[in-house]
Amino acid sequence: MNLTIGKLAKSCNINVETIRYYQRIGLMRIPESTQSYRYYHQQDLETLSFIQKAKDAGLQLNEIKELLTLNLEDRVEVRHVIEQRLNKIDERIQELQGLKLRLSTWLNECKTTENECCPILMDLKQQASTST
Amino acid sequence: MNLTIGKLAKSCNINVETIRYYQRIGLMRIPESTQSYRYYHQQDLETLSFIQKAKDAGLQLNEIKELLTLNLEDRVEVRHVIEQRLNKIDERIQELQGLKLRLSTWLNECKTTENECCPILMDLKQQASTST
DNA sequence: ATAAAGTCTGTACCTAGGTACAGAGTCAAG
DNA sequence: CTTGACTCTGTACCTAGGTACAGACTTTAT
Repeated sequence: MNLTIGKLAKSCNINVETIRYYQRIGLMRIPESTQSYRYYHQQDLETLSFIQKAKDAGLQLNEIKELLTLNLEDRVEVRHVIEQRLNKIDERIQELQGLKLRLSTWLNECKTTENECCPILMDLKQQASTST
Repeated sequence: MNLTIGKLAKSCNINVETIRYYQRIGLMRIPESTQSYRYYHQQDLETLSFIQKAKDAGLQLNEIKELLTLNLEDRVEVRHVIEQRLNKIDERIQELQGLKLRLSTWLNECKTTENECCPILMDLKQQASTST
């Protein structure tokens, strides 16, 4: 297999510029070449496919970079990367659920109040210190 | 009340540069002045406080900008802004829970398999098309 | 042999929400 | 009246993950 960057991109359904970006950040190798065009092989296709799957699973590029350095026996390290991401995701879900609660409480207040004025804006406009 | 930007910033516990940024994006007015320093009043303090509370509730700056143009009677419009944000938050929570499920399934597989090799990496390295 | 299509290099731009800093001018305290 | 602290303007930089494009060069198809 001998692909130019455009063919590699097409075969993974990805933008050429994205591949170059991955190379810039050290996620993919830049194949050496004696000619002026570079040629990509099975190995590069595998790396790119790895990256796409991992991204799809919600991993970030720096985490994927770490995974790419690990071997099939490094199970603890692999799990560590995944666990870290899982923790971050959990934290974020917690945060978002907090926000959700606040906003939906506001909405309910607004729907049930008998006041003419929007209680949400009232709340936001309320000054903590009303001294001039 | 007559505050320079530094005093305004301090009184809201915010960075001067952040206020300037809010001015740049049209979230806060730039008070006109005949002198070369600008002076801020109660109104500006209220706006800044509004922004901070709304940000705290998870609203984004463009949404806050919209809210700032609304009046206490515009209840439908206010609710609309909040509902939109709530929808976005819900979508994001769904996405994150999907990722969470995928990653924790992987982790469980890895912890329970009898295989020597890391099933996570096996999965990621698996080629869809293995033809050379 | 030539034109079209592709590649390489370098750089700028995008979102969102800021942060930082240089250089010039201004204000206030001692 | 000087000095230090502050302000104003403009611009660059940061994260994360790309996208886009110009200009020079190469390869391929006809």
